[in-house]
Amino acid sequence: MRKTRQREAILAVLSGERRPLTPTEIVGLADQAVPGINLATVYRNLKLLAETGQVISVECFGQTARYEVAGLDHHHHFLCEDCDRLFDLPGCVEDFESIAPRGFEVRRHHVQLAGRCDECAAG
Amino acid sequence: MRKTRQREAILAVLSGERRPLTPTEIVGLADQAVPGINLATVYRNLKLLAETGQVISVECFGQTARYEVAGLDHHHHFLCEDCDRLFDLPGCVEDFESIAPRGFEVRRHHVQLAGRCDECAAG
DNA sequence: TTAGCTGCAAAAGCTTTGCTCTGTT
DNA sequence: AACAGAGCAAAGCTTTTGCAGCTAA
Repeated sequence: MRKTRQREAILAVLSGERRPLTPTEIVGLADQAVPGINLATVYRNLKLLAETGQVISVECFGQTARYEVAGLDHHHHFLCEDCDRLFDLPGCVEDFESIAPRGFEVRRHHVQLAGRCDECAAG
Repeated sequence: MRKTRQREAILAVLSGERRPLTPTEIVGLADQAVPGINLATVYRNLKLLAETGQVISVECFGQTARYEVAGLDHHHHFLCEDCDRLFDLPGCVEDFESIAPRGFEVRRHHVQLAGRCDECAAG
């Protein structure tokens, strides 16, 4: 895996922002560092970086997948329905297994809150 | 809103199955009652039925939206990673608001468990 | 009769892929 | 010099839309 300006820019953008970003958001932000960076390049890199464990793909309810840097503690997300930004939430509620029927094997859980972020609520 | 064979079939399929279905699953099942039913018709009807509150759109993490009949109690879903079916879960864990940062307005929450359903786990 | 609805086909939006050229190593 | 990777354009999918004919009311 080579070190390219495009890949560096993508990682820099993901590290710089504190929230999961869509490929389109990423290409817009990375374009400042690497003018003309291509959306296909971003998709290919995100896939590769996800496979090598450097970024995490964040699936959203009813929305395009977003990506964030790997290595964060277990956490969930908050979608602002006004500005459409996705935020990290610090903790986790537990005891999800308890609501699964007998015989079901729970391997993973996804939680997403939605509403208005502090900025939009204040505005 | 007229009563058409196609619309009846879609509602019948949704009532008959006990889990949220994708438009493609629906067109496959409804085709038995209305041969040749078109996918666009299914999409249009689902949209209309959702707007009039007769069906509920179920957003899934990283998957196509599915639909289920309206009027069910508040509940969440379980995705089987083996057979790719989505199941209803009876209850709900509460206290999601507690993990949102100060200033964030929580309006909705989504929970989805994933793993193996009882049939796949037994098989 | 007539306005809503269906089917078909084309369009639209997001993601992936083929190909050629570039640039890292 | 090799070959991973970038850019571009085309292809694939899912979902939406335009249109002409059909059909419930």
